[in-house]
Amino acid sequence: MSDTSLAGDLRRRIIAGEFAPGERLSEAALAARLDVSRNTLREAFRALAQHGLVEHVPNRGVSVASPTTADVVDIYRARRQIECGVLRDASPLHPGVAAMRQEVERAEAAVEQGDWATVGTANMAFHRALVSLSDSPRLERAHEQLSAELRLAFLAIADFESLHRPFVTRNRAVLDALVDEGPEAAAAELERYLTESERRILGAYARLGRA
Amino acid sequence: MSDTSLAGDLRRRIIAGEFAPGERLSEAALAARLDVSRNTLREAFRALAQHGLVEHVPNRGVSVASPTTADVVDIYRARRQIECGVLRDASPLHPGVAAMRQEVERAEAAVEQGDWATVGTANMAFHRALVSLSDSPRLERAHEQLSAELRLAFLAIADFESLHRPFVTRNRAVLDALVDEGPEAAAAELERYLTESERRILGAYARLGRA
DNA sequence: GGACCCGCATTGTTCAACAATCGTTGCCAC
DNA sequence: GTGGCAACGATTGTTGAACAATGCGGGTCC
Repeated sequence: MSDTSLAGDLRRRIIAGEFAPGERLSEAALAARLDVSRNTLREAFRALAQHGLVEHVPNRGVSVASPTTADVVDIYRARRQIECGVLRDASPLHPGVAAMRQEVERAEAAVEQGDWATVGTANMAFHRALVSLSDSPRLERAHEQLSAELRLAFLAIADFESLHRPFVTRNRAVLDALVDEGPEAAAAELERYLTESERRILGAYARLGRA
Repeated sequence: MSDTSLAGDLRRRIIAGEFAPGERLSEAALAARLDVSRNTLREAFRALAQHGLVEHVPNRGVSVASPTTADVVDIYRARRQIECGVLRDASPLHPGVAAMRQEVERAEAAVEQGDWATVGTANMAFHRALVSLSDSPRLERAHEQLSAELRLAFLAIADFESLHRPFVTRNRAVLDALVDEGPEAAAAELERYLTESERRILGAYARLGRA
């Protein structure tokens, strides 16, 4: 997915929460830890910075991105635009619908076992599959970037259960609406989903006393 | 706009057509020409690659991107999704509308003087201003990437007059529709614009016998 | 307490070298 | 002539060390 395996590796580590959002990433220290040269690491940083996963301030190094409330609001505005738009133009017969169903079922199974991390990744995979209905690599790429940033917000909040559990049934509702009632109804359902999800994150941010 | 000034510099050079689309960019040669180190240049390459401006194939270096017909189709699909969606939600009272009008007038003035390069940049600036109506940095960023790639398609075709002249009046029509008839009518007008523009590029590609 | 200055740590950039990989060229057998 | 095969050359990938440039914090002086 990423050019250098190093960038992909770092990306995975960040998304996995190995580095806290906002944490400063020292070139020398990280290069030593990953056993790569500083120059190679800097190349990877440039790639990640364009993804919005790390923030790069000239002469002050890079930190793991830490979305502010303004960022969250913007991410959801963009998500609404992309996901709802895609869904409105989507066909219920698109092969990607099977992938959506698969992720919903994976999430439902994970809920049974209280595995909230898996619930979260399945939820996000559901929306990735949703965007894949557009058959547009560029829309998928844009959405992928939004998801990565959003994941950092989830990490900052850490309460996976309250962030992800309520949305399994909502994802199921979107899927059912698409199959049974058509794209327009599904888009409306999705819009409700996104509004609710955004509200919940902002609420958690407020409780954390966060910018 | 870009982190390192070098990446921005390269970006400007590529967009200005200093390097032909598809041209291979040798690290050693370009580093010498720009009077920077190979390492620094490689960092800039990584940033540009994520923008879609250059293509990076491991062990085979980077080339200036050269959109295929499939790319053009995808770019327009994404543009339609983003631009039309933004316009539908836009208010005619948004300050960005003034910027749109300014660009339309700049394009109209350039048409008078036969300055097709300026017509082209004004047309693209019009659409950037249009997306700015969303007040969403992330949507603007995504759109900016699409524009940069599209510009490479324009460069490959080179016939600026036939690519840009017909669309000045269409941009004007979109603006007028937004102000006089509201967002929905403007979005419909914009959709016609995009369809026509896409058709014209694909036609030119076909005449060039291009992939 | 506030402004100024200096030193320290980190980033930015360069250079030279070597390993890894790709494409090509020339050779040989068939 | 054609098809594979091996060595070569060129380019990219990565490293390590060095030095310049910048930002930050501590200390001093008023």
